[in-house]
Amino acid sequence: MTPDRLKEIRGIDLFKNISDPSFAALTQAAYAQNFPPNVELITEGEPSDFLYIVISGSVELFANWGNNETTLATVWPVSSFILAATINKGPYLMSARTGEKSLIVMLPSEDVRQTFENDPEFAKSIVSELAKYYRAGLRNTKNLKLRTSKERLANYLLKTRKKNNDASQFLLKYEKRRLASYLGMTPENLSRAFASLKPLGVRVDGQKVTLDNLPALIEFAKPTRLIDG
Amino acid sequence: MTPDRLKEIRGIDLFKNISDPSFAALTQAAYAQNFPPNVELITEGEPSDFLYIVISGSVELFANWGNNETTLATVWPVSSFILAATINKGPYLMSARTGEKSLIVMLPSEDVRQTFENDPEFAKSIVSELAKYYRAGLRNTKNLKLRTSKERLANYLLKTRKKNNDASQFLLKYEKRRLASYLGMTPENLSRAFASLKPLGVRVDGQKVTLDNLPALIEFAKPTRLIDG
DNA sequence: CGGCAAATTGACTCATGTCAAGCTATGTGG
DNA sequence: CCACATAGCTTGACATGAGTCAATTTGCCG
Repeated sequence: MTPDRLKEIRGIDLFKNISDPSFAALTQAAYAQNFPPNVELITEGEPSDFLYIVISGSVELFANWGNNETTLATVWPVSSFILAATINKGPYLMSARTGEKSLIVMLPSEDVRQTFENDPEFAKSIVSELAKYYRAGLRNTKNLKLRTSKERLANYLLKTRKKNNDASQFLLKYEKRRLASYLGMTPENLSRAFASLKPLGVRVDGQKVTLDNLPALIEFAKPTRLIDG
Repeated sequence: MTPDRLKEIRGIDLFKNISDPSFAALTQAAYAQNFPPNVELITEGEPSDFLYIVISGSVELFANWGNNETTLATVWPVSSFILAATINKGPYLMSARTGEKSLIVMLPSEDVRQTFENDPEFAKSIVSELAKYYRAGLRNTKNLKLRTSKERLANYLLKTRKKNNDASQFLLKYEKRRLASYLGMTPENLSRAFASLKPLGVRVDGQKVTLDNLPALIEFAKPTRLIDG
C-alpha cells in the first residue's frame, strides 16, 4: 500500500490513537483492491477473515432471509465495516456489496485481533467504535419499532437535510429502492410515502429533494435526539 | 457491599479478567439497592451516571416515542446493562424498570471509565461485551425487518425451547404483553399469532407453552444461526 | 436512439393496529 | 375463606398500514 493510502486510513477514528509500530504491523499484510460496482465482497455466514475499510466509492451492507433482502447500512469513505464480527471471531451477520466502483482495504482479522491484544490504545478506540455502533443500532431499532414508514421517511429527510448544512434542497445519496429497503419498506410504499408528504412541503424530482415547509415537516416527524442522534 | 455480593458480580463476563486492584477501585463506591417491582430505574435522555448490574429479579429495558412504547430487552441476573451509554458518556437511549422485586448494583460511570482507561484487561472485556451486544442488536434488526410477526413468534418459541433444554413444554419468562412489545406487535396480535400457530402444534395455557409438532414449527419458522444465534 | 432498470401508479390482498366488550386469573381486604 | 377489584388476556368487528402484482412511465447509459 502507498504512503498516501496509509495516511488516509490512519485518519479514521479507529486508528487515531494507535501506536506507530502497531499500525505498521497491522497494515503490513493489508492490501487495497479496486472493485467494480455491484460486487459482493462478503456473504453473511462466512467466517470473518478480514476487516474492511472503504477508501472510495461506497458499500451496501445487507442481509437475506428466504426471499427477503434488507439493506442495513451504507458505508461511505473513509470508514471500516464488519468490526464486531472481526473482534468476535464470529461469522459475518451481514453481506456487503459495492454500490459503485470502490477502493477497498482489507486487513486480516487475525492481525486486527493481535493488535487489539497488544495495543491498549487501539483497544480503547475499538471500544469507542463499538459503543457508537451499538447505539446507532439501538436508535435504528427504536425507529423501526416506534414509527410508521412515513414517519421514518420524514425523519430521514430531516436528518439528511441537516447533513447537507441545513440546505432546503439536497440530493438523495442513494437509489430510492435502497432507501426504501433501508427504511424497511418496499419501493412502491416509498413512492407513496413521498407523495403523502407533499402537503408538508416535500417535493421530489429524481434524486433532488426540496423541503418547502420545514415547520410542518418537523411537526409531523417529531424528531428526537434519542432516535435521530 | 458484602463479600458474597462482590464475588457474584465478579463472576460475570465483564469482570472476568479485571485485575484485583481495578475491581476493588471500581466497586469501592458502588452500592446495592433493593427495588420493588415496576420501579423506573432510569429514563431515556438522562445522563448516564451509573452502570447497572442486576443481582436478582429482572429489569425491562424500553423506550418511548410519543404515545408508543416498546420493550427492547429484558435483563436477567447476573448481568449489566446500559454499558454503551456509560462508555460513550452519552445520554441513556433506553429507560429501565424492574419487572419484579430486584436487587440492583450501581457503579458510578466515572469509575467505570477510569478503570477502563487504566486496566487493559477490563478494556478487552468491554470490547467483547460490546461486540456481543452489537451483534445481538443486529440480529434483532434482521428479525424485525425480514420476518412477519408470526414468524418472529415461532422463532422466539423455538429459541425459548432450546434455552429450556429442548423441553417440549416450558413457561414463558414474562407477561404476554411484554413479549408482544418485545416482538414488535400488539397484545391482540400476539394472541392471534398464537392461535394461528395452533395447527403447527403450538398450545398455550397461561404462561405454559407446549410444542407438539416440532418439525412443522421449524418448517414454518425457518430459524437460522444468522438471526437466531 | 434504443434498451433496460428504476420509479411510479392503480387495484387489490394481506398484515397489523385499534377499539370495544367480555372473560380469566390473581391477589387483597373484609 | 370468600368476594370483589383489578389487570391481563382474548375475541370480534373494523380501520389502516404496508405488501403484491401488473402496467406504464421515466430516466439513464451505452
